[in-house]
Amino acid sequence: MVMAGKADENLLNIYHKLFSFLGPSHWWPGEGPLEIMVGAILTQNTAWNNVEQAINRLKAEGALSVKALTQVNEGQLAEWIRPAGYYHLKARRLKAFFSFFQERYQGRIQRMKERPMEELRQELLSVKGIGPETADSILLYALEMPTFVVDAYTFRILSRHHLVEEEMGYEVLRAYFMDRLPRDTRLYNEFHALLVRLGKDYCKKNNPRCGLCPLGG
DNA sequence: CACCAGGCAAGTA
DNA sequence: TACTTGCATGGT
Repeated sequence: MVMAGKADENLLNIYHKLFSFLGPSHWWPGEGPLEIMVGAILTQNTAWNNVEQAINRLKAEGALSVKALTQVNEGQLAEWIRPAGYYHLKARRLKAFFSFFQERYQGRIQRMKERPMEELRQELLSVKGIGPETADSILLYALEMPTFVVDAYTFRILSRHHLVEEEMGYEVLRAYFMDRLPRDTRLYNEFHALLVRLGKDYCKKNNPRCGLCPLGG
């Protein structure tokens, strides 16, 4: 359903509470679309600190470029990204993505930006190793397209506060946000960033009570 | 020491 | 279709 009506008051209310409490996020951490795309794959089920170490290694090796990542041997790449964990798997996934990026878009960010978002999203999802969260992270944070990123924190926070039913699938929860909020890249960017920061600091898995959580509860 | 982290795909019944 | 399992390092 494409919605043309008003934004959901409750959802915007939550957004404003979080923003007031935590302040602006300046996300994605890391500079430039290429680094963001690489980070989106490396951070799959992995703490960001580990990803930073891997990215720093790639920078030190002069390998953080489309050309280098397209040409580098998979085994070599695996060694460089070792601190990120699942490094054999992620090396394969990075190679698969950059192979797609090179062949389909000649390694040009701008070519991707010219595509309709949902079509590009489907293309990304067809790449082995790119699932819905990684695809949406690339679309939103690297390409600045208005898609909402759902992650483990989003599920946990919303269900813990009884804002949605449990057992909601990814696409349903994504639509939940996008159908109730204006299609605004900046809003989706900040909202997701705030949810992750809230999750890290106040809504941890081993801490069922949200302590100082600004949403109450 | 045990547990967790900004997923995803392949295998099983 | 609905579960389960493998993948791995580094921080708390």
